[in-house]
Amino acid sequence: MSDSPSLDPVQLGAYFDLIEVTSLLRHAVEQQLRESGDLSYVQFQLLARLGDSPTGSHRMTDLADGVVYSRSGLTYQAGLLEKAGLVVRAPSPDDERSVTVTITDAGRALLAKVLPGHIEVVSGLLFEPLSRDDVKTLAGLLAPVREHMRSTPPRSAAPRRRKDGA
Amino acid sequence: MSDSPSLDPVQLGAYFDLIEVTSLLRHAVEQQLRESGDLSYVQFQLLARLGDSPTGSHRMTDLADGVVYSRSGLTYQAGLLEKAGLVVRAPSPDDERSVTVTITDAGRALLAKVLPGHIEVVSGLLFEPLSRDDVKTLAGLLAPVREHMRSTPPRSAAPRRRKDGA
DNA sequence: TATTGTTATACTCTATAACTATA
DNA sequence: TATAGTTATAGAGTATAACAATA
Repeated sequence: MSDSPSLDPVQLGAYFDLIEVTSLLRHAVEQQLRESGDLSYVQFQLLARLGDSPTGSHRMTDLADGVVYSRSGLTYQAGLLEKAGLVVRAPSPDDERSVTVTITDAGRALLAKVLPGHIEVVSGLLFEPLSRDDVKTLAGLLAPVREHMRSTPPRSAAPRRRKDGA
Repeated sequence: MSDSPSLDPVQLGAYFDLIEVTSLLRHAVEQQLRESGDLSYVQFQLLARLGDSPTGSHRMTDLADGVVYSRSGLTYQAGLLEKAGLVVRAPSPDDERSVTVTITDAGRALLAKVLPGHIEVVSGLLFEPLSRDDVKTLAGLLAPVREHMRSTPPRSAAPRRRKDGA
């Protein structure tokens, strides 16, 4: 019973706007990705992540780390991407338990095809009303929040109520 | 007419952080809502919206407006909420075509039960690393973006490219 | 034993189209 | 004809648990 938690109006407004903005943005982006490349947002994220890598590869576990999913969900998505010829899976050389996912040329090509429209949507929807300084400020605010969330263990979703004792 | 669209590093960082932050936040919030009230986020949003209304009611169409969904999706969710006794549906008095959704006492009770934990998660995850001024700044940045998105027609998701017709 | 990944399965959610009824 | 909502249905996505293989 420490703090009767509540949000002041400013916090509430920021929270609601954050949810609405990203919800609308995500919706628009998903539509664009689906139309221009038949990709879901998650699939795009996975491809983009692989494309960013110098080797074009990542282990399954590393991929999962960024996209929050369950392992089975990642396996499902990786399976779809592989079936579409956009990635290849192979056992990792150093650790036989691991699977290394690698983006194919077709994957890179699709990424390149989809990216301009993606950027266009983000640019036109998210950044249009923001000045360069605004964006800098926004980035400066979000970065520490991201760090905080990353370092906060997921079970803290229900911090005061542990189920397994404690 | 392509303006060879691209995002500068600052924009890219802001965009990625925005996606990651809200993704993590949403995940945490959904978990809390599910555990404490067996509600999905959408259902919570609908309940909260009804709870905020002075009458405790909204027409289906008005509800849909805020939650972006297809009408059938809203019907589905409203059906679930009604089956759980959290809302009631009745034909609107003034327009026989419309349906008025009203939150029940049980709905309000559930809302009250779930809200503290919800706020706790948002507070601890999103606002913890932000000062009061930071939040004010964030709200000030997001509000115009929200307005811009609201006023931008959805089909603009792919503005320059009609179909896939290159 | 712990970790990595897959499979099977069940469930939730969303979208499309056809349909009813009111305006 | 246009609007409000429902239904049927199909598909995508996600999570859990059991499983196999390697460390």
